[in-house]
Amino acid sequence: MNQTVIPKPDYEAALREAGVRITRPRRVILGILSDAGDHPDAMEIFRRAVAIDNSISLSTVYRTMKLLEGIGAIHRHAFEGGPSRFEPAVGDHHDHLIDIETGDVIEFQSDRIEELQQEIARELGYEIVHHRLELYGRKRRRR
Amino acid sequence: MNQTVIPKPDYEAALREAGVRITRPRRVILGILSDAGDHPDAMEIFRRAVAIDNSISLSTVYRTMKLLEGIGAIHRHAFEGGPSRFEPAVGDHHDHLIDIETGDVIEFQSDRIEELQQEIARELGYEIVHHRLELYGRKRRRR
DNA sequence: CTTCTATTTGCAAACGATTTGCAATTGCAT
DNA sequence: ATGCAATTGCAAATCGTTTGCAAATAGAAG
Ligand SMILES: [Mn+2]
Ligand SMILES: [Mn+2]
Ligand SMILES: [Zn+2]
Ligand SMILES: [Zn+2]
Repeated sequence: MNQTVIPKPDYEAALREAGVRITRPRRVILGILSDAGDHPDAMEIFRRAVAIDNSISLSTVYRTMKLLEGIGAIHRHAFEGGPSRFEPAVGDHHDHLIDIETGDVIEFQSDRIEELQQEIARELGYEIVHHRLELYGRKRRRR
Repeated sequence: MNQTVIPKPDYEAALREAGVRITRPRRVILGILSDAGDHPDAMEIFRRAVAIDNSISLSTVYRTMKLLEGIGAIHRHAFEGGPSRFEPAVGDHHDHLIDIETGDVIEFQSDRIEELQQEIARELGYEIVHHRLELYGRKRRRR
């Protein structure tokens, strides 16, 4: 018992909140996002969606991602090279380490780095609106 | 006297080193890069190049940027939204703060952050090949 | 200085990711 | 059930960037 609760965002409520209709394509896409453990790109979300309802179009995936991003329900990451990748905006802020060999994305968080960023911005006379910290690396050869 | 020396990279030597021909378009583009104090994108470099030699093409700008990037003579930055922006790979490593109102790019450097990144990657079993730290912010309202 | 050829160029067309116009469909307030 | 604005699928457009190709040229050799 006592599993760690993986929080699932209530997208439908968020959409209703935003005064936006809950359609079949949206329901499908939201479902996919809710239980995506990874950081899929639009094409991958489209593939997963088609597997559920083959009438969904790629345009709708893109439109829905933009909509969700707009209401802050998901984050868009433009990692080096590839297309945008998405993830539910649930849980605490974190940054990413991308395995340049496999494309795997590993999440991490450093309060210390976040503080230092604030400090730097303040010294430069700026307030941070958002930031992007991405580490690109490869697995260390087993010692 | 005793000005801070703004180092100008010897691109021509680097090119010769790479066994590549030094052509008129390349000379023009290299000149522009050498004394660019900013982080121009390909189109901007193209504009500056055309002002010097109107026969230069945008393709050549792109090809030259790729070439220079390949030999490590310049860095390419894919800041949020816009096209790639470039800068000579001279001087020490630094990261960027982008003014989301003006697009201005401010450089900064934090040994502490760099160390913490190493530490994080090591803990995750990775070695960093490169990284990207971008702060997006706006000028703090004058106090 | 000329000759020779591989490299580089400009141009136009192709590219991949994403966005958009439009007519047809659909959610949902009445 | 009705009516209409919101949403959709589709195809075409867009943006930044890359590429094929025939013409131009750098620079090594003589
Ligand atoms: Mn993440
Ligand atoms: Mn810089
Ligand atoms: Zn962060
Ligand atoms: Zn750095």
